[in-house]
This record gives sequence, structure tokens and C-alpha cells, in this order.
Amino acid sequence: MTVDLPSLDLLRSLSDRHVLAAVASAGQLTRAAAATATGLSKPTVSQSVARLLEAGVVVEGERASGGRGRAGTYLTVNDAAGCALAVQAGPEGVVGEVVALDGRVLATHRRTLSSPVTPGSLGRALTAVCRALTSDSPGPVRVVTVSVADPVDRRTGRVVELPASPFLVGELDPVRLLAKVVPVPPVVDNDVSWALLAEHTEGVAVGVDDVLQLHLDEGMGAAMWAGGRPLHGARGLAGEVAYSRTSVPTRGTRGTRGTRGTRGTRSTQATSAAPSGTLMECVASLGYLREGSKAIEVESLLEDLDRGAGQARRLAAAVAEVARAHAYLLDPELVVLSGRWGRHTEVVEAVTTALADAGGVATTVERAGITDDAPLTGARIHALGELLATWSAQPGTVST
Amino acid sequence: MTVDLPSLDLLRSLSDRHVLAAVASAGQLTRAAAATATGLSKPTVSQSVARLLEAGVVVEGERASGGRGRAGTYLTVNDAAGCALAVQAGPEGVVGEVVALDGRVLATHRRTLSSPVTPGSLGRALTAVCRALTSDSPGPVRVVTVSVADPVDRRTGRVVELPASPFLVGELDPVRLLAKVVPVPPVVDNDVSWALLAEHTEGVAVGVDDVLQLHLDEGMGAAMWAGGRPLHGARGLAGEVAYSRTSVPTRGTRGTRGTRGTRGTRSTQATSAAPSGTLMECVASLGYLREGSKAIEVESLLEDLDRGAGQARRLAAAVAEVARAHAYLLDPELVVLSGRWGRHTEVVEAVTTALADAGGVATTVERAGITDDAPLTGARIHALGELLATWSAQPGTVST
DNA sequence: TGCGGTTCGTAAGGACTCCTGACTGGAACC
DNA sequence: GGTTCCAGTCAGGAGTCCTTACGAACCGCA
Repeated sequence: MTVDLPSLDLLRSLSDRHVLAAVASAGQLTRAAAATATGLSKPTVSQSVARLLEAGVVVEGERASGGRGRAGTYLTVNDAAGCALAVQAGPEGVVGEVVALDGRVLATHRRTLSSPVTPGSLGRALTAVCRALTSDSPGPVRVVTVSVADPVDRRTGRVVELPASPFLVGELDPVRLLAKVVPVPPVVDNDVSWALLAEHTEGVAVGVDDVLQLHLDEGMGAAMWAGGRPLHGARGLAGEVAYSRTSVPTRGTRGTRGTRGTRGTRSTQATSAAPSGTLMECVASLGYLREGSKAIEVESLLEDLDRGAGQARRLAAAVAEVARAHAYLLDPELVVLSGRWGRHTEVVEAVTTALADAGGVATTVERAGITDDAPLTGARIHALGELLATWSAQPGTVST
Repeated sequence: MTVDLPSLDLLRSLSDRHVLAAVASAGQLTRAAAATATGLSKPTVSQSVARLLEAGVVVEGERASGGRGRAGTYLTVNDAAGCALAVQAGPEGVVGEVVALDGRVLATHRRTLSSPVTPGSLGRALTAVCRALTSDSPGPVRVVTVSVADPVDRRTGRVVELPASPFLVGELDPVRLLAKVVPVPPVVDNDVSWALLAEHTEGVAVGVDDVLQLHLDEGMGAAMWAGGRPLHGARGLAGEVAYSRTSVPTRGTRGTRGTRGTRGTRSTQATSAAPSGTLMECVASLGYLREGSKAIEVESLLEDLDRGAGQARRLAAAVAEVARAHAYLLDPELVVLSGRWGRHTEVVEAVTTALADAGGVATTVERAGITDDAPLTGARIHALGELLATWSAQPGTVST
């Protein structure tokens, strides 16, 4: 474990970081208000502001008005000092934003894609969006975050081809693609990871340190927070739930309609050839996989869920079993369900029921709170944090 | 997220923490050596040492010798300033240690238990050991850590009764039991969690940030590290793997291939009522559960594993499936196998094979490196860290 | 217009910390 | 005995944060 080395630089950078964060989060702030917001004294804040002005990170704006006494001068972040890009790439297209230090979205660009989506077409849309965003940025681009609807190796930023990846048929390498478009290597991650970050920051998971989110849409994925931090895994590939086992019969629907706990007495010889039982195989044998693809037919699944069809209910039960096993493993305080069919009442109820009897340990189940572009929101939040960190260089650390 | 508020107190406490940690980890150290070890200047270290001497945390010892120039005076931690207790409670008995600030074990006490172990007998042994340790401690007891071979709610320190807990039949509440024995509330956690801490500190998982450890003994449990930190879950109950599903047939060996064990018929009605498919039920129906208990018959299982019996191989396959699903979920860099039968070659190979084809993503599988009282070792390590932290009161923090 | 009350921002001084460089004291070596 | 080397301290300098205090600016009201 590494700890900060005590030094005066440490104090100074800590002060600057506090003040900059206060200005950024408030949008505009006077020195006096920054002092009360940070807990530092006014003179200290003034000194810090002088340094930040010198560095060009903040600028003095208009005078405050409306107050009772002397009007202070507002400080705002300087967009020309640097911006961040947040980009979301999915099967429906690419969306991206230019984000200022205080979180304002300065520009948005979008490219829709016609099916079938190929790594080539997606890559072209990605670079086009990033190029457009860069030219719209009022300052240098200092941080780039990219959300991709596939497993991503965070260390390399490359999309990893796993058996159950639904979206991309081939390889996509955003880091290489964007190497000549943006001046910094992008941070690439899975869309569910970003979505959970958004939920944790401004959704249903605010303040909850241990969360499991299940995203059920064309693909199935999960994201986790543990101990107040995102759980990425060694390679950033954490969250694959498609391989989790389920006991719900994957073949043969005879007689087992009873939705209470008595099902499954005849499950042994299901799908004799393949070693059956993973959630992905369950989806496949229930007939919800798109022809010749690894993507789920969401529309017909939603219809069946609405109708209460047996096949759909069985899938919901399978999901609930997986959620239960993972909840036992991870002990989350909250399970968030997202995605078009993950948010369906049938699924939510099945999961809620499955988690209710966990030995007196209460786990809350909620629908995702952010429905519009949650991955983009998460990418923006992360980009903003990184952008702030850009200006406060870490002082030296030593390992103990 | 909270960050330190810049202040001079922060610097001072940081210096003191560094110096104390250097002295503690070296055993004995001169001021000059501490200066080079911490990266601080000699005068700063001298000031810090003066404060630590004043506080009584360290004492001056003998003079150094053998060098060429003037001999420095050794600083050592002061055992009379405070110690920690690390205690391990398991089915075989209770072991505990008095730990000094530098990690020396000053005393050990032990109570063996005769079966059947009841919460009462275990509680009595626990209090007896802690009382003996306290009276042997040269200074006040400032930290107590307890390892229990059952699911533990870290917030309350109470053993939680989950369906698959093998060891204790009733309730055990170490915090309440020890309230009048030791002057601080103990930190209670699962034995597997402590064992993984030990593996991460001085075992096979040193320097590995993302680890999954499966402990397979009389009970089955898991522990995880994610992002360089232990993953406890919201209540500290993370690690329950007994409920994970497996596709290995849990009853009736008809049609399944391979060598047939002698015992497969003993499962009978245990599984017919309950919904089948969890790992625990798999163990039960394969006949490895002790009569009228939730504990696994390790001896006969080990025999069968040695013989390569079909039942035992199936159990190994089931474990491997569970490991595979959880590895997909968590993306660990390393999977550690511990426990008497978890370390068996048959199990290790099954898990290794199951994790080998994970889509080109390599996950290492290793046997646990610490075999002797790994939970006690982990509890000692944690106690030591907490003991060090006792003397460096946190300066104020603010939330951003 | 004049005045008081309020608030902003800065200045001055004090306390404190860390660092560099010089200095003292002691032990071993030639 | 002189030299060499090292541990530890002293003194001065630079820098940070804080408290106290003060001028400047603004509003409301007579």
C-alpha cells in the first residue's frame, strides 16, 4: 500500500484540488463561498485561486449581485484550459459529448448505424464522432472515455471476444482507432460498468457501497460496486453472467407450469449433447436467441413477458436464480435491474422473490433509475473526475 | 468520497505514521536509518521520534555497534504501549496470540474442543483464551481480531445462520461475549477472508489485486480481493458459494458416464423436496454430508478423490463449474484453492481445466501457500495494521 | 445624499512543518 | 594520537495554514 509522503507540496496541491473541485461543482463561486465550501480559510483560498488563475484553470467572471454587502467576483472554470470527451458506442449508433470541467455539456455529436453493424462501420462512426467533438472543443482534449456494449479489456481498451458477446462480430480496438484522433489514450469500458457508475452517482444506487447491477437487453451483463468502488476485475472483464448456471429446465416444457417452488423435478436430461445449464444456453433453448446470432430477441421476449407466457417466466426464474447465487457470493446491499427486459415487472418480481429468503439478510432490488443513455452519463461522470485530477498532479508517494 | 483536509496536523501525523511504520517493520532502527527508510530528512525524523517517545509508542534501546563511526541508538516499539490480540475459533478449538506493534508474537494460548462443538463450549473457550492472552499482554489491548469458521456479519460481529453453515448449530456472538473480557470491540470475520488476507500478504497472492479463493473443507466458502482490497460485501457476508448452481447431476447416476462410486444411493429424500442444483445439494446427494449435519465428510471424500471414484470426480467437476462461473463474473487474475479437499490434485486440476478455455483470458489457479493456521495469520496481519493505525489519529476529512 | 450594516477580498503576523547545511560528539581504524 | 566516519542536533530559510484585522464595495433606509 502506498501513502502520501508528507511535504508542503502535498498541502498546496490538496488545497488547490479542493478549491478547483468546489468551483467546478458549483459552476461559479466567489472566493468567500469557496472558503466556506472547502472549509479552508479565506486567505488560503485566495492564495489557491491565485495559483489556479495563474495556471489558467479558472477565470474571473462577473461580479456577484443581489447579496447584501460587497459583491464578490465569480470564479468559473476555463473551458479553454481543457475539456473531456465522453462517447458511447452501441448497436444503435455512436453518441458523444464535449464536457467542460464543471460538467457542462458543450457539444454533442451523433451517428446512427444501419444494421448489420460491423466493426468497420462502428469504428468509422466512432472516429467521426470523436473528430467532430474535438473540433468543437474550446480547449485541448485532456480525457476521453468510451463506452462499448461488449466485454472490454480495460488495460488495453480492446473489445474481447467472449462466447456470449452479442453485439460485435469481430474485433474493435478503440485505442488504436482513436490514437490519431484524440491526443490522449481513451479509457474504454463496458456499457454496464458505466451505467452502474451513473446509478451510483445520480441514480438509485447513490450512497450504496455494494451494488450488483444486472443488465438484460440484447446481451446480458453485470456490473458491481464493492466497498464503494467499482469492481472491474483484473482485466476489466468482470460482469459476465451469461455463463452462470441455472437449474431451470432448458428443454421440454411438459407439466412443470407451477410457478411455485416445485418445478424442476425432471431437469436432469435436458439438452443431452451440450453440457447445458448456463444462462446463455437457457436463453437459447427457450427460443429467444436471434437466428444465427448471440443477440436476444428482446421484442418477442417482452411480448411473452407481458402475456405471462411460460417460456418467458422460466427465463425470468433463471435470471432470478443467477441473481440469487451472485448475491450470495457478493453480498450486495442493492441489486439494480436494467435493460429493456431486465426492467420488466415479471423479471423484477422474480428476482425480488428469489432474494427475499436469503437467510434473514435483506437485499433490496430496484429498477435502474437512469434510462436515457446511462452508459454515456457514466462515461461523462468518469471523464469529469479524470479531468479534475489532471490539474492536481499527485505528489510523491512511497510504499510501506 | 472523502479527502484529507490540508493542514499542518496532516503533515505531522503523516510523518509520525511513516516513522512508526518504519520502526515497526524493521524491528529496531536508528533515527538515521529511519530517515533513509522513510525518505524524510534526519531532523524531521528526529522530531517525529521525539513525539513518539513522548507518547511512549517507541523506546530507545541499545546502541548500534559494528559500524565505523558513531553508533546510533536503536529505536524499538514499546510493547507496554499496547498490543493486539488475534484469535482463531474453529471446530478444532481456539487459538490466539498476543501481537506486538512490530509483529512479534508475544504469547500464544490454545483450547481444544471435544465434539460436538456447541456455541456454548466454543464461547467459553473463546473467552478463556482471550482472558489468558489479556493477562499475558505487556500493555493494554488495543485491537482484537477474531476469525470464525462461519458467515459473519462484520458490522455486528455476529455469526449469521445461513442454510449451509456447517460448523455452528446455533448462534455465536463474539462481540457480546468479549465485551467484558477485552477493552475494545473485536473485529470478527470469516476464516476464509482472513486466510485470503494472509495469502495476499505473504502467500501465493502477493501483489495480485484480484483474487478469488475457494475454501473447501468441512464447509465451503469463498473470499475475494478486488482492486487490491478485500471484498467483504455490504454485511461482510460475501463468499457464500454453497448456493451456486451446478449442472452436475445431483441424484440418480443412471446414464451418466464414468466410474460409479459405492455411495451414490445414500442421497434419498434429502433432495427430493428442496429445489435441487446448488453446490450444497450436490454435495448432499453425492453422499458426502455428515449424517444429520451440514458438515462435509472430508475424510471419505479425500479417500474417494485419491481413488478417483466417480462421485468424488463429479463433485470436483461441480466445484470447477462454480469456479468458472464466478471467475467469469469477477475476472480474477488468480484463483486460490484451499481447505483439505480444495487442495487435492483432482480438484485443482478440474478447476484449472475449467478456467483454461475462458476465451483467451488466462486465469491462474494455485493451491493456497499458507497451510498452517492461515486464518490466524490473516487475523494477525489485520490486527497489526489496525494497531499501527491506532497511534496516528486521522486528521479531519471532508466529503467532496 | 448620507449613514449604518453587511459582505468580500486582502494584508499582516503568528505558529508550525519540512528541508538544507553546518556542527558536535563518539567510536573505530591507521 | 590523529583521522575518518557516522549519528544526531542546531540554526536558518522557505513555505503553508490560520487568526485577526482592515479597506472596499454594496444594499437599504432615512
